[in-house]
Amino acid sequence: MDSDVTDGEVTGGEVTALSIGGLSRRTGVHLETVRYYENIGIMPAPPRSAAGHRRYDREHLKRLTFVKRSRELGFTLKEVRALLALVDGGDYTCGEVQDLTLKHLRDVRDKIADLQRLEVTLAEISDKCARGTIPDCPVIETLFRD
Amino acid sequence: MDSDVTDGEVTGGEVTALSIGGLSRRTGVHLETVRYYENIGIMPAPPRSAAGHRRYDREHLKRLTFVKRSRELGFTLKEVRALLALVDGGDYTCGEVQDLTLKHLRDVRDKIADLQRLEVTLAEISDKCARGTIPDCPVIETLFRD
DNA sequence: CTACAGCCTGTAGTAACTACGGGTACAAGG
DNA sequence: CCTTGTACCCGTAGTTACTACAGGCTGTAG
Repeated sequence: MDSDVTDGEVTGGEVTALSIGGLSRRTGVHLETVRYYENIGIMPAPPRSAAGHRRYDREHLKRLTFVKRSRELGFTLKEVRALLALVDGGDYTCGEVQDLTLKHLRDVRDKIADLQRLEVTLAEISDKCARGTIPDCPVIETLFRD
Repeated sequence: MDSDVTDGEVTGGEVTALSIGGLSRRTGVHLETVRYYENIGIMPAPPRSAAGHRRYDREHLKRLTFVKRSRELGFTLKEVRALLALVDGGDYTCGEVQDLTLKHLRDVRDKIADLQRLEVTLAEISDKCARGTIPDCPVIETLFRD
């Protein structure tokens, strides 16, 4: 049980090689998504076992975790690519990274503002509704009015 | 000028027939989108002119306006379809419509909450940044940490 | 008569995956 | 030794809601 070979783990929780399934389970990223990331160049093509199965190491694990966190923070794959390019280049500055983060923060705030306007409108038209059984509905009226 | 034939308008701003371009301009819905709505059954197939051009009337205009407003309020096309089905059936009750609206309102509120959590996290990690030119970046650290 | 706009159809591209179909590989149980 | 089951392989299609061509016809104004 502490040498889960199918996962590619070897000793004491220390990971030396991971199958795609093992990587998927450790990161919580769908197996198909890992392959997808490889196809579009977000993840590098890992070495293969004799049978052609993908073998991942700690670096892959770190990178995929990075991608997953970034996605959870709402960065698009394009933005993630930009962040990775900075990291891969190795000569990124903190300022460059913060620029991307702040731009994304502005996008998020804009979206929140949009949704809040929507929320108000939806609440308003819904409030007009007397919830009768008659087919006369203020919501529909609002949507249909010229 | 007050009989814009290419738009299919006839007299005094009163619309009797609209080309797809005229409908598009009046509603602000992209011409291709109008055709798309026809393909997927959101808009009915209108009659055609001798040359095969689509001819729309006031009912089409009203329906497309309805669809556009609903979309602007963030209803998905599936939800718009449900609203239209109620209207088309003719026997909808105000309660049914309000149910859809309130469900959508809940979705919007959930999304706002999600984005606000994101906003806080992004602001926090960005604030940690000293904006130096050194390649050591707290944002990247956060994204990479185990 | 010749531009040029407007319309026609159908298909492909966008974002970011997810799901599926059909096939191979390998370990454990009988 | 064989079977069963799981994990993996690849490539393609489906999802949402459009948008953007490509290639061709029509219709009108100058």
